[in-house]
Amino acid sequence: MITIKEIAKLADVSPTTVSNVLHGRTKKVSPDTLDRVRKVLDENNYVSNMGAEMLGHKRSRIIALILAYNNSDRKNIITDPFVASIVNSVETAVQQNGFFLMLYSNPNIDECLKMAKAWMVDGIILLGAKRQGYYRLRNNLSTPIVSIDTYFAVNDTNYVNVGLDDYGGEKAMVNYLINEGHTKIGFLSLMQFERINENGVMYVDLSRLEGYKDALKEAGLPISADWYESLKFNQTVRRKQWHRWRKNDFYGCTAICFGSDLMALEAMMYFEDHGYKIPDDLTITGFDGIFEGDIHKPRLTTVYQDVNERGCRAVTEILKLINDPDSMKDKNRKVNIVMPTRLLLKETVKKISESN
Amino acid sequence: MITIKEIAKLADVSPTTVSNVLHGRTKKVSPDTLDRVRKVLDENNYVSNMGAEMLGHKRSRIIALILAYNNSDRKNIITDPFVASIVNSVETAVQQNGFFLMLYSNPNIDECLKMAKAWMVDGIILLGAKRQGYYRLRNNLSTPIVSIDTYFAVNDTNYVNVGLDDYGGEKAMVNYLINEGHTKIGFLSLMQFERINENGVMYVDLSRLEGYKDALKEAGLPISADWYESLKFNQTVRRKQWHRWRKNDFYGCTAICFGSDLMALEAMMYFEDHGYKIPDDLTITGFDGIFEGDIHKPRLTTVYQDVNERGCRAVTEILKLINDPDSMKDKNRKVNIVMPTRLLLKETVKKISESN
DNA sequence: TTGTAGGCGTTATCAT
DNA sequence: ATGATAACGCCTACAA
Repeated sequence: MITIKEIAKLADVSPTTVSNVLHGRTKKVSPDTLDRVRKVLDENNYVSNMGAEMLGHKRSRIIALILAYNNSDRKNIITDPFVASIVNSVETAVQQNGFFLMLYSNPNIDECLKMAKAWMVDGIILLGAKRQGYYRLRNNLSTPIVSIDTYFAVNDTNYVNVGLDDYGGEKAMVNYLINEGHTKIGFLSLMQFERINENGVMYVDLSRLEGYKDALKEAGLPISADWYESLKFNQTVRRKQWHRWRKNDFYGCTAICFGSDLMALEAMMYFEDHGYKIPDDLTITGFDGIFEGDIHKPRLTTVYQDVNERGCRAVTEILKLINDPDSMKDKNRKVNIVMPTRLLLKETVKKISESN
Repeated sequence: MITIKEIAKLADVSPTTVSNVLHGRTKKVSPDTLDRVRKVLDENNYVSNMGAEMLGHKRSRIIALILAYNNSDRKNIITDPFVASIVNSVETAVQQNGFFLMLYSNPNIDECLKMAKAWMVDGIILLGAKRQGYYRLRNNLSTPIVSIDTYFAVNDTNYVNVGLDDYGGEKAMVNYLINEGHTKIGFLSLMQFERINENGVMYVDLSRLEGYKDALKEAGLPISADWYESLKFNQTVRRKQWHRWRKNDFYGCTAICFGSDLMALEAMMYFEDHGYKIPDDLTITGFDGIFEGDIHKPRLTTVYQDVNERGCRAVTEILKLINDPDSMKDKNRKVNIVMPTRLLLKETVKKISESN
């Protein structure tokens, strides 16, 4: 709580000199003054008051990690392994770069806006927002914003997003299943496909669905409309979906791909509870590669993404923007980073012999 | 970015009046001025500059959630389901009460100190710290601090901790196993017991160990020194521990209790990989009640704690301290909240008939 | 090399 | 009921 003024008095110099010492402008200070001031600073554990710095600089050294997930969809969003992992890696990277992390979970973008203004945050990492949300922030703020997993329209510009090869990942998985002899394959995912495709924009789960469809198409295999479906966010309602699939013998599918590991695991538990053996009776795959997939026996075959690296990358990108203010001026710029996925082959896929 | 001064000009009043309106001091403002100012504030989306507020008030409305876990022990600590759950509930409660959350993970207490000073945080919720760490913060800061899961010495005062009935929870579990016919029971936990008991202070896992021991003692059952052991933090090293237990037929144990669900699940996977059937060949129990226990088949029987409620309680306690500055003055005060646990009986415990 | 002064946005005190 | 002013802590010109 000691101030520069007090330090100055103790060291018998002016506040300016202390400030110069603090900022390493050693050429402006005589060697012995330097030593004296440094000693006093040290002895008194001087820490700069960030409030005052904010006022002076109009910046805060705060990076906000905003979780804008729709509340009704995702309560306790931070307990989601994917989100927790992002929070973890972002926190680490932010701190390593000398910034502070403000964590703010709110689906109301206007509230997020207020928070960002009030704290003059230097950058925003935005998770769980749609492009409309991104632009609402973008248009009301001069702060750099990097989104994770937001899908933009083809003609959108003026954004930075750290995305994932959702399409390619799922396609690779389905290709793999086809290679293993599966021809009737289902796809189940959390997102509500029907209300998703307004103005031609993709979304994470929709993109995975497209990968699934294209893999089958390109292999010349037919797809039944029964085979892909959006899962409900309410677990109780989902149980009815699992039930229906079971009662209908999985609509003839020998394999079901899930849009996320959590859904795959939940379904797997349900089917096993009802006497099915995985993968003997049904092949199941997930998406994400969270460690929970390795807790189940058999271990979940899945599409892996390096969440840690994505969080780090988001921070890297935000720092670039912060350090190069000009980058914010070009309204035609768009940076869409597509991180790779890879198949994680474990124990939930059955190889079907040709004779079947 | 609009300031009080600008608002004042637009509304044709003085900054003081605007400030009065903002703070609901309606009695000091005439009704029509009130309306006019409110309208201007609204139209311009006025947001208070927190930096300036910090300077004025000497408070920030920031609550820091500090994760002081030893780095070598716990990398990626936020991905731990328990920690993620605390972060989630604390973030929610902090925001609901009009505060902001700064998330800061650093085992170096002096760095935490700096951060708290720089931001003039109004309160600190401290996770993963030992009592020494707590007091180091406490003695260098006038800020309220509430710890979660820190164990204090009997004579310690001047602290607020949101603890858990670790002892009673594990004891209840072992009693339950005894009731189910088990007499030879093991206990494995992450903490390193040997370096834990300096100056007579308990720790989370040690306390669970004590519960285990006392349950057996009180039932008149013997305990072999082979039966309880601390697990290593390195997973590769732990595999050797699982291996040894397996090779030694679990030292005769029919049941093993684990100090955490994660360890129980990891061990269970290992043993199952080597052909053991749970619970037929071995009974296993965990501690915490994280959802991951329900992902494994058989589902993990465990000691449940309501992590969400603990996070909320920590925030409640910190708010009490913030709102009642006098509470910080009584150096003899100590508040040690012990949250209850309850057994979550699932599928990993085998009932042993009398005839065995 | 060192010191002084004014500004950042808000609040609280004291006048009017 | 409303307004002027100083203070909070730091920074950057500018002055000495």
